[in-house]
Amino acid sequence: MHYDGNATIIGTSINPMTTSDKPKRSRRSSGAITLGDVAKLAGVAPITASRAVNTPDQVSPEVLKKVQDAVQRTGYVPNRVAGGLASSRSRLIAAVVPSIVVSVFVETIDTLNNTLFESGYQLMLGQTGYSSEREGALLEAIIGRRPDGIFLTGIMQSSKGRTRLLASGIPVVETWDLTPTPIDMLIGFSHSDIGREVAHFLIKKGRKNFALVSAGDERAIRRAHAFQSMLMQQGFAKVFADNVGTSRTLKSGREALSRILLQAPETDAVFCSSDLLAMGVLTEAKARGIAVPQRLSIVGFGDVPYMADMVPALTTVHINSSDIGRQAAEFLIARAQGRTVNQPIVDVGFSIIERDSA
Amino acid sequence: MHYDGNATIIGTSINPMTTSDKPKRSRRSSGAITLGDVAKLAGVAPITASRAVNTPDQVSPEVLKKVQDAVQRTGYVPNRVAGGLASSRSRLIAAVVPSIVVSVFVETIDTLNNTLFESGYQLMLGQTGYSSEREGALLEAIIGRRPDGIFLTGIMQSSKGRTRLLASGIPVVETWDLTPTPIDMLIGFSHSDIGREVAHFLIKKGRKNFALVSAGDERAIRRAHAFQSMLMQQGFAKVFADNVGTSRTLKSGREALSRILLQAPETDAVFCSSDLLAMGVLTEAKARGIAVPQRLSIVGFGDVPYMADMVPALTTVHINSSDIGRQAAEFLIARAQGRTVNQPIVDVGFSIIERDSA
DNA sequence: ACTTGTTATGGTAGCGCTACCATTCTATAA
DNA sequence: TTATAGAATGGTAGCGCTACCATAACAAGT
Repeated sequence: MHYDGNATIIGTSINPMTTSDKPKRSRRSSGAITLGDVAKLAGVAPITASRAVNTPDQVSPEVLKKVQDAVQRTGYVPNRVAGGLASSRSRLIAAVVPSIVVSVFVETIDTLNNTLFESGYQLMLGQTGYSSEREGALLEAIIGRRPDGIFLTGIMQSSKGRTRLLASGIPVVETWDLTPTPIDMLIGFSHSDIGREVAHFLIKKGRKNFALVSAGDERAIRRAHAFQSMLMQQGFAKVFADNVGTSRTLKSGREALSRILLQAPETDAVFCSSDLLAMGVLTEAKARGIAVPQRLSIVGFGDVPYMADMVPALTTVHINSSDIGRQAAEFLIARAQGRTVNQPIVDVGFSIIERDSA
Repeated sequence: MHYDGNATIIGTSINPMTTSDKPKRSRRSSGAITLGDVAKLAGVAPITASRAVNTPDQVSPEVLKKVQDAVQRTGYVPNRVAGGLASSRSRLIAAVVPSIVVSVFVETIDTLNNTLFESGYQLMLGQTGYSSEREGALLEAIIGRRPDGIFLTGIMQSSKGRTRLLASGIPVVETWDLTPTPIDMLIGFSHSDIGREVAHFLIKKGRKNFALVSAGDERAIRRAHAFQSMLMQQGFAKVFADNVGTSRTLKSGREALSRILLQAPETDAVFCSSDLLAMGVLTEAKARGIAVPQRLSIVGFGDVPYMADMVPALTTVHINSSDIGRQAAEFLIARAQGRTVNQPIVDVGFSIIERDSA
């Protein structure tokens, strides 16, 4: 078979609009350079051009050079949509996050994205906004794109969602939590353990009257419950719990402390469901001249980078967010490449970083 | 033409593995439910099923019901990869960000993503990590996915990048900056104006000795230059410029102030290239007992949400980040749908929010 | 009656790529 | 020599969907 190998092809058959072999039904055909164009220019078959581009060591050096020249000259960019359809590997990974505005997730996503990119995968971002109603539409959108893997922040609670994910056959990593029945893979830590450990930590510090400042999300509630029941069990007075709802701002932390001081003035320790809330509590305490940690202990959650350099530095629960992102990426890539993951359930643990606020 | 309309199809021809009409070359065929399967179950042609799914008002109520039933029963999820290839509309928008860890961009991305999602578009995230070398690979990955639009944080500086984007024919929005020669659309503000306005603001406050704490990125440098030349022009002493390089942490802000106090102790005003740096400067000032704003004025940049509630509340430059994200989404959607954008270059401006630190 | 338009549906032919198999050519073993 | 393996290349047939056109059935206008 003869492949026309001279450069004059550009301008004749490269552009489908000026081609001579009349197509019966013209289709928009996007007009872009295709692998076929590159192959013609290089004087090889399309499939050979494909190999030169994707698996260069499967072709001879001369062919490789010819194809690379042709790619160079045409500015060809492979159409991964078509490739994905043909190979049923999209090289896309979808990530579901409640919200990227919540800084505690940002580091995970950042590392996930970077690790994926290094292996040639792209990240698709989906935000649920903590709304389960939106979750359905999001799942539909994600599964419809046939990603090679799905990253979930938290575990999929709704059984409908679990079923759909399972049915899709797409590898899934759930994160930021622990459950005995994950959909597939899991990288997380125990929120109950955190609640208990923080309680224990504050008891050891000699605190007597405890309060909680929590956002309304499921995981925060689980930490709070464990915190409370540990303290009850140890015979302490009822924990004053202040729920700030969906707002996770510094301001709501300040307001929360105001309420606590009003309704439970004897409080000498506060466990917050996020660092930002803790920062708010800290700010309000300072504004009121309350000595931290002498008069009031404050513990945060998340260990957002700058907490270490505040005055006083915040005592908080540290999660290795980067690690979660990296491991999740590695798991998903492994599965996308057909390898099996031996230890698909990982407890990354946590640590209480003792600084100056408690 | 007869379409086999009874339910026993499931298990016979739905699953290609158990089908009786021997395919000469078996292909993996993913095994998933396709539009064809749904069509057979519903007793209609594939194209009719497609219409029932995508443009329901183009089919009769009975057909619609039959198809919806079939979709329900099979759990069919349309393959958007195939659809995208056929229609050359991927319903994907790519966003290029230096880093999502930098909180000032997060709000824009958040709003962009939410606005896109409401119109059925999905966001693909790419991070350059402020590295222009990585930018090339990222552009290749993005263009290869044939997104319906590209969102850029900042303007595309490299002419190679500009050429590739232009050649791709994909709608592009550049943001967070102003240039007379955008690739396509532009939503931003003038960094030089900000530098000048902040200088002016601090002069009016009666400050005499100025310092800069800046990260090394191009836009921060532009603000810094304008700040400096405005002050020079007004006859003030040379501005002490402290460059913190790529680190944008609270800690580097603290360290920067330490250096400033050592090398330019008479400094009474600091303009920082980000709120986090400003927070660091503020923290260090408090730790040293320096009165803010009496002895030292501090101005940040970005107006990250919680800056208003710190003590003292940070005076900073506010950018309407959400607005940038929303408008960008609207522009890109409009273009993706073939509409034209009348005012494709928008200056969203900025404002100096005067609070307690200056 | 006949044209014309409208609505609902179907057939066909790709979109641009890769999986799978076939073929050719050369190098090595028997 | 012939068998046999291996490396390089090509042909073909889809992946699952939609654009485009064709057709059929019927309503309404002249």
